[in-house]
Amino acid sequence: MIEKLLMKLRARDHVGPDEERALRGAIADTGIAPADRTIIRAGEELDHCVLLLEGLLCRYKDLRNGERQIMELHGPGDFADLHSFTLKRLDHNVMALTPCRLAFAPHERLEAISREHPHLTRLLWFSTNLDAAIHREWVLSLGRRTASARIAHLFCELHVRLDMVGLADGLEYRLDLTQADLAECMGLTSVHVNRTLKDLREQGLVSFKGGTVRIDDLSGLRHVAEFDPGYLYLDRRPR
Amino acid sequence: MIEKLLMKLRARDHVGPDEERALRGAIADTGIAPADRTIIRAGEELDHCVLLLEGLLCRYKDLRNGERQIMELHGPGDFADLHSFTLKRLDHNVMALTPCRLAFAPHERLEAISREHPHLTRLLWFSTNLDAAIHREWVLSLGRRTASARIAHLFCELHVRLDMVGLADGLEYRLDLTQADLAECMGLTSVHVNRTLKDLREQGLVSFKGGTVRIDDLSGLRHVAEFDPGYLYLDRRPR
DNA sequence: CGTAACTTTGAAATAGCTCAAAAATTGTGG
DNA sequence: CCACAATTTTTGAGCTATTTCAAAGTTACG
Repeated sequence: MIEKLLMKLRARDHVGPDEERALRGAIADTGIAPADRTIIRAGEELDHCVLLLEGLLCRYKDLRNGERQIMELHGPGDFADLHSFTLKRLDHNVMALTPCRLAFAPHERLEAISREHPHLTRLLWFSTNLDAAIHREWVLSLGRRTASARIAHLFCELHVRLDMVGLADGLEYRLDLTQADLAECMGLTSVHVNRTLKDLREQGLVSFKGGTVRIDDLSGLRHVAEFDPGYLYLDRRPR
Repeated sequence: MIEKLLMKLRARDHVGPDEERALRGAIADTGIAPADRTIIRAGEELDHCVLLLEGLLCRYKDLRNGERQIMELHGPGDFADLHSFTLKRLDHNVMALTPCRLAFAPHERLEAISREHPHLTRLLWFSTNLDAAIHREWVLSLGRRTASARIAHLFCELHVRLDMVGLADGLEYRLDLTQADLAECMGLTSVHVNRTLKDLREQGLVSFKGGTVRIDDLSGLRHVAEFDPGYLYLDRRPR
């Protein structure tokens, strides 16, 4: 069940059998969420974390006028809100973008881990720091990259993140988003996303059609995006 | 020396005398940095964390064309890179914006804390999650807020963050930045920052002059910014 | 197989950018 | 404490990336 989570952790550090057991033991329950369901609302008191097993989910905030900004996308093996363990409530909402399978880890069990497994605790801490690194890269995208670089960068990021849990087929991967969702990720209009996708396609870099991304020129795409995977901390190193 | 750090932690949770002692013991050394010095470069191997004692410092990344995006501002009592404890290298640079006094906490001492003080560890973990929450709010600003709302929001954020360590004098605080620095925070041009500041001033909301921010209409400013301090997790609650 | 959701395109509007130069402020050496 | 050099702020004028509004295609699916 937590296989994809383990794949992600093990891409970064060693996870011992006792630690694996502790992690499995942290899951109390599982559940599902239909597409478009907001599963966690900003501000509500939380006593468990949500691990995504299957599907696509996002963190977002809305503005008064109804405009929405997505701050991160999550795929299988990601915690939707591991940070709620220390924060106890979120500053943002979490929504299923596709039908999702979820697992729940009560905070009390994570607290037991934090008492008994310092190394595993640091690894979980690392995971939340990785989310922050992704946020920073998005800050750079939204602040300084052009529309095409932003979208190119997002496609590069997701390619790496999905590939590491076996969800990319070479240069192609499933990404069940609408162009409007993409717009909400990248601080753009869906109209402009549409035109920008056309650009990227005509330049022979990527195409996004029917919910799948096909990268036609990986190094070209990475170049326009100025994509450097360093911020995803993929090299395994002792921590 | 770590008084301001303690103020910040205690605004969120109880810190016991043993924990305070452990924290003081984590500091091995202190140092200074002149204005405009990059003190940590992306990618370099790190074996200690930097706590800011005095001054102003930022996290930033550059693009190929030389454009820069600042991702967070830090004041006294903030760790510049507590996340380097789990990440071991940073995905961004850290630069002193004014002359700074710094304290250094070797990772090995933090690791000892993570073995011996689970509650304090969770509190440090919390601090890095708070940085992520600030990143998310910036993602929202850069993605969806107008120039004036962005700048208004930044001034609101800094007002709260500086006030909690006694660095605000009512509605006024020192902020030793140029308009160009502000532009690099908010994904704008310094020219546009200049015009936007004029707007905000003429609307009677804030003025920024000679490195000090004076808020003339706090609720008005918060309204245009859609500022809700929830993301700063200021309410003290057991964790 | 009809209807809702999504994508695509066009045309006009605008927020924010660029380039350029003047005015104000700040810091520094003498 | 002055003078001048450097930095920062301010303003103008034209430009462009992205938005807005609107409508026509296309796709998916109940």
